[in-house]
Amino acid sequence: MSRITIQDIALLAGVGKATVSRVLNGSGYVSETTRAKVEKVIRDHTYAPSAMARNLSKRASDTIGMIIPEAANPFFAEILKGVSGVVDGHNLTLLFCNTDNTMEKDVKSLHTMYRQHVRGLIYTPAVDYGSAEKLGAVREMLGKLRAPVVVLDRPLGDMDLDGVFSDNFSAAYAATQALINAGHARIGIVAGDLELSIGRERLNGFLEAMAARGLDVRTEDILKGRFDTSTSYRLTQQMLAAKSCPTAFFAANNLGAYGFLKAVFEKGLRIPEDMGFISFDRLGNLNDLGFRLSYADRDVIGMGVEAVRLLLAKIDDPDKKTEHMICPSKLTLLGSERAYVPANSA
Amino acid sequence: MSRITIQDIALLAGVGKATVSRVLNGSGYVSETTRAKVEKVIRDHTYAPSAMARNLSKRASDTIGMIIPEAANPFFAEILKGVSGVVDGHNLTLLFCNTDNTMEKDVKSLHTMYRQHVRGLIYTPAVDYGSAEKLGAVREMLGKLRAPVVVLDRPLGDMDLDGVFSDNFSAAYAATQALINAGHARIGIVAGDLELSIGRERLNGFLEAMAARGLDVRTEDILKGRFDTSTSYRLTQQMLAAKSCPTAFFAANNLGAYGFLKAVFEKGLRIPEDMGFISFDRLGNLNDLGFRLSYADRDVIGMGVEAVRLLLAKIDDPDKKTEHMICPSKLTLLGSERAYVPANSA
DNA sequence: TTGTAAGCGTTATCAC
DNA sequence: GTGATAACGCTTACAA
Repeated sequence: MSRITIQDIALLAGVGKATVSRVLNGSGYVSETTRAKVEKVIRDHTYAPSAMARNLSKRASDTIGMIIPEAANPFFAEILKGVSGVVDGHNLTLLFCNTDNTMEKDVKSLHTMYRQHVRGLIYTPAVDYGSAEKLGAVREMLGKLRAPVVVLDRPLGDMDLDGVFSDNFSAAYAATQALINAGHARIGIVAGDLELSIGRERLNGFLEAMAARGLDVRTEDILKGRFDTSTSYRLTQQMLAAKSCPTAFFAANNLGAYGFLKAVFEKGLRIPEDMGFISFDRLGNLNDLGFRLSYADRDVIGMGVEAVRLLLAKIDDPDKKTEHMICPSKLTLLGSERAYVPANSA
Repeated sequence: MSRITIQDIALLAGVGKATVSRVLNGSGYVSETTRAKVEKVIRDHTYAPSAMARNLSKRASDTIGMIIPEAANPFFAEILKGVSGVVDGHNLTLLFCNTDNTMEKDVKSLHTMYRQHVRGLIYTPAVDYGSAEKLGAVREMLGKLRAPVVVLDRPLGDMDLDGVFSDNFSAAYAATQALINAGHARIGIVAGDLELSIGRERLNGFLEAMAARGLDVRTEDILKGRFDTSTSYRLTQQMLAAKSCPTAFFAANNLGAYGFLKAVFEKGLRIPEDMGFISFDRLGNLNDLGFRLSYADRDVIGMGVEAVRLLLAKIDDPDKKTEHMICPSKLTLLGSERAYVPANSA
């Protein structure tokens, strides 16, 4: 006893399968009486047309692809929530791939999306391809897709694609400025992966904010992390072991900030009494727990939602000109930026 | 210029499409020379067969479905990571649905999975259907699927399905026991949603551990939360406002624990000096930040991995008898369980 | 208003 | 070894 098909429904209802199809799709003419008859049979058997067959026939799938680099990162988990909500609000289906930040899985995922004929793709590249050799492969797959692509969070070379990004530079700039305004003069940064443009943009925002106020940044005060917790932790430990160190830090992302704070707290230092601090992105639960950690953050779920919107609009109208949305970050100062050093007071 | 098909490849290689298909699938005989020829054409054009057509033809998709209730919950984000890794390690594809803990979306997701012909499904029910009317609909959809289903984390009625669960009862029991051993006598619980069996099991573990030591539990010391942060926060605030309250609490899940801690810290109480504490599941970053919060936790990513394993095994051998994996929790005591009250010392 | 029939891009069963 | 050809379950002209 195999799966029930449109043919079965047609037989049961005593009509042709074209008619059933018309009822299913609300297309073409069909009399009220036959429509009712067919609908009853469909309901009685909880029949649902095979997406495989339907898509093949229509030469267009009802699937949206999503490729993200770190499924377990709270940032991407929220993005996923946003994307998923809109996608199935439109009776589309979501194909999910996690690339663990590796180029191989990234390219492989793109192949998967191609095989599956996704109708559109939301894509956060695992790495910054720059002009890397592999960029060719990515460009080719993306081209073959023949489906709209929205790049999310991390830009992809020079391709003319829709995108949703953050104002990394200005958020970092504003955060740094806040630290300076609070009275800090020697400030460090827990930088993220500088191979990624978002990492470089945040570093640049920091550097320029410092330069704008005539403040020097020592090389050793730039902790070159990788957007993860453990690297930042290690680097921070080393930094704290040095004879002297900054009186405040800007952490360029959530995970990196956790590593930094761990090392700081382990050392017995307090924030902000011993160390000023602002992070990029809100440190989820910490601020719920009575910490007063300042941060610059963006509407993450909203970024996901916006990405799908852009995608659906492009699917709707393939000639729509490409858009780049830059989600603004908002600086929230809760006190952790304060300076207690005997410096030029505010 | 449309998408390149097996037909095109056949023409280009000067062979029939059956031959190309054989090369593609490594099935049947095909001479070394033609194989080489065909493979070259395939490579030159980075051809990949259409999953839609292939699945339709084989009457079996290469898609695994996954339905989870809270995409943004770190617990499920990790599960997803585990599942996703194994799934695409097997060249399968992952169809993702988030149900936001609502029954409607849950049932709707099941329909989606059916339409998409998923080869197998990993399913965390949004609600405890119990004997609810809707259980019929779920049972029916699951039956129609004709694909193996692995239930994850939350059991589903009496259906004979593979499952991966946690030892909720004994983890709660052990955690409570630890609190008692540390010298606490009046202990409360931040319970989760008692409509969910995992919520009830954890509460029961707590209650029995108390009973086993002859300790009473006052009704008002059972905070009936909903596994979320805000409800627990509110309930804890109310509780702390009362004339007297427990000297220690067991929090039945991660989100609920955050709400509890927030209220406790806001009140200016310290852990463990003023309040003993153990949670179910590790409070991610907190313990990385110098907190010493005791917890009972499980290998979450491992649960996801195990679920796919079970699923693939069943897909491989549909007659395999159903298995229920119970992932053991490990109790880790870091000091937050200690009692400072002038009670019967350990 | 409805049914017939020709695809959609594969796989699989045949003959050759 | 290989190539026609009939499915697979649907949609969509085109007839009727």
